[in-house]
Amino acid sequence: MAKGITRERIVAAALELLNDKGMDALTVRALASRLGVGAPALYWHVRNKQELLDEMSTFVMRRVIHALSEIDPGAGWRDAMAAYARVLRSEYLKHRDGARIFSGTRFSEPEVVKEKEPWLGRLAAAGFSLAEADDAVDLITAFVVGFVIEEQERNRPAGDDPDRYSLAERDAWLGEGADLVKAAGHLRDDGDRRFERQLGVVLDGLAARLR
Amino acid sequence: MAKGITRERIVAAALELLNDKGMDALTVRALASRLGVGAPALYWHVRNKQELLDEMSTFVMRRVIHALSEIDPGAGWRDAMAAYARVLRSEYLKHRDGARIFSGTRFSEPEVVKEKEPWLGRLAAAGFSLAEADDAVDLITAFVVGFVIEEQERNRPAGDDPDRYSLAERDAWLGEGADLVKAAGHLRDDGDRRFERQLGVVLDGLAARLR
DNA sequence: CACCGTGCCTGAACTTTGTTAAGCTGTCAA
DNA sequence: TTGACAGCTTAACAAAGTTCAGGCACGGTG
Repeated sequence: MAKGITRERIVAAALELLNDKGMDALTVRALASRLGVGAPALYWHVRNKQELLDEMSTFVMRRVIHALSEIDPGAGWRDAMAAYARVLRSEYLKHRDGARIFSGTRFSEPEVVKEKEPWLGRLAAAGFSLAEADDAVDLITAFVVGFVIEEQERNRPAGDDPDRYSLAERDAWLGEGADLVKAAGHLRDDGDRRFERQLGVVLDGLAARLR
Repeated sequence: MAKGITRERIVAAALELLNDKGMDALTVRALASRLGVGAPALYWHVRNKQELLDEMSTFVMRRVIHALSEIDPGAGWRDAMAAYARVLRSEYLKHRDGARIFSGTRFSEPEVVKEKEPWLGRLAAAGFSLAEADDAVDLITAFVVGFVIEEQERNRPAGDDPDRYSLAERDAWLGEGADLVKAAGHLRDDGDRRFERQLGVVLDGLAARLR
């Protein structure tokens, strides 16, 4: 492993390690060893582990912001909000437990918070009141966070989880009754489609505010 | 502290400790000391700390289930779903970082999963397809989880967070431009009202599926 | 009554983790 | 050459989860 540690390389390696081994294995020593240095070396570049975690969050959210900047400025409010939701989900999905770990990141720089401006503008231009627009952005965010947390929880390499078994096994596990729950289990399709459908519902709800 | 530790008393004390001092302070030794015993004593009742955390999750979700059972069985789908959302939020709010910690709990008992049945039934009776009903429950859940995570994150006793300052300070911190962001900040009201409004949007979106 | 097993807890100790202190090594400027 | 600083090392500590052997009290059994 090439020497010459930087803050950026540390963060990148930490995100790799998180994906490889999970949150519990993201230890200072393991991270240092992956970078070919001793554990205390990291403390030259980072104050403590919490700052490292914050830096990781910031990195992820910066990518979100960047991806958002590439969305067509001329898009209508509905397409724009859908694009925002997809970007957020896709960036969370890139990291193990990404939604749980990186959601609710507090931003320390004004420029990041200001990114909200064009979105509010778009919604206002479409006829939403400012309060409604603010609600809309928060609502989409909340939906994505909640959706992906559930999604990533479900895809975990878990132990005795009935969801991971076959449908027949799940039905047996459920026992008598609960016919609708069983049938719903059989109907359940992949995450992308479920996401799009539920996102559509939320957007419809927002659209209803326009009249 | 009266002796005679039980699994239930341990879980109760753990939830108290979580609220008092936060997740980081929820240590095996601190918990044991609060119960008037030595740390290893807990290992007689609980396999390890992870099992303790799981037990706490289960306890919280059991309370949710119980509160749900008291919802009027004759309620229409919209009132019923709203009640579900409010119960879930209210139970999460009872515990510090409740949404982040207790969301996505995996249930090991079929009876708990079967609780979904009457909800699917209500939605189906109202005219939703089974797939739509399943989506609806998941969507409401995701929304509440995401909303409360944000809500509890924001109410944290934090350090240099601009949201906690006055609006004037926040405006100054934001600097030039971002007029809509500033104005939205001034419009922002309390969590209960924001929750009800955004919940209404989601329910409207679901209602749109009925025609 | 003595015995003994079993349930529940203590005391000491081990391991892993975050973190700090002190010191080595190179590079570059004066 | 000398010194200062950046960037790392090794050694070490405290706190955390966890284990293990033992002890104390209780109940039932002979």
